[in-house]
Amino acid sequence: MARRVTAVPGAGSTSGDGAQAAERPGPAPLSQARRLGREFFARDSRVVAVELLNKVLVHDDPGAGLIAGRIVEVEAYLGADDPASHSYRGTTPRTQVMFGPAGHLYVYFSYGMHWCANAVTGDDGVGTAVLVRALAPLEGRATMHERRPAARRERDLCSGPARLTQALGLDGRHNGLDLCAASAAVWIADDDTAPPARPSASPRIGISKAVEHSWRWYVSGDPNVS
DNA sequence: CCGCCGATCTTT
DNA sequence: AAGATCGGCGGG
Repeated sequence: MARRVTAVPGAGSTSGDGAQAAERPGPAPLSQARRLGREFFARDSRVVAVELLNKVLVHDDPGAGLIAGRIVEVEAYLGADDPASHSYRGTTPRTQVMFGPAGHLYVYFSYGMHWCANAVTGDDGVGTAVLVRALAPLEGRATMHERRPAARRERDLCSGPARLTQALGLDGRHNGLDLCAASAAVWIADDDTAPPARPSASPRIGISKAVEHSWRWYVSGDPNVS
């Protein structure tokens, strides 16, 4: 049977499973995980994408508490040379954040009803980012289920770019947020879980241009991959 | 499990 | 007119 990781003090109405593991290998508790710094993001989006696998996306949601999931699927987007990227045609009101400094959150409105979240990467002014496409739920499952009544199984909570923003409570208010600022309510944490040694790759999902590039990566076998 | 399609609105 | 999507529905 699957063992849950419930480790965060403070907020909340987590369901009590009284078991307390004395010693076990595996990820450090979320309370000890380190917020990724600017230098992590300020590299080629394809490198950052792969290294984001198995990191933890966290939202310290006012009112709802900590909600978090392990990143299991990502896509890299480039700039002027990537026709599938929002930044392909240069700076616009929508893509302004993408062209800003690395380590900020680019949240865009999709298909008239969904929000999707990216981490801005690379050098300032280049317009590259990594789309987070799926998470393995780690913390705040009860809140995730409340926010996503359509998800009947746990693997439907965060298995898609717009599903995970719903589950974590991310939307346009978070566009431009600095993931690296110590005071920011959203961050990406390293809990000492390494990226997969051999991540799977494929073309990006839902695009019709630049389909020749395999710039989607995921943790093979993870049930939360979209 | 898979494919189809409508929702809904921003951007081109 | 298309889009970095999702969920409901029908069929296998």
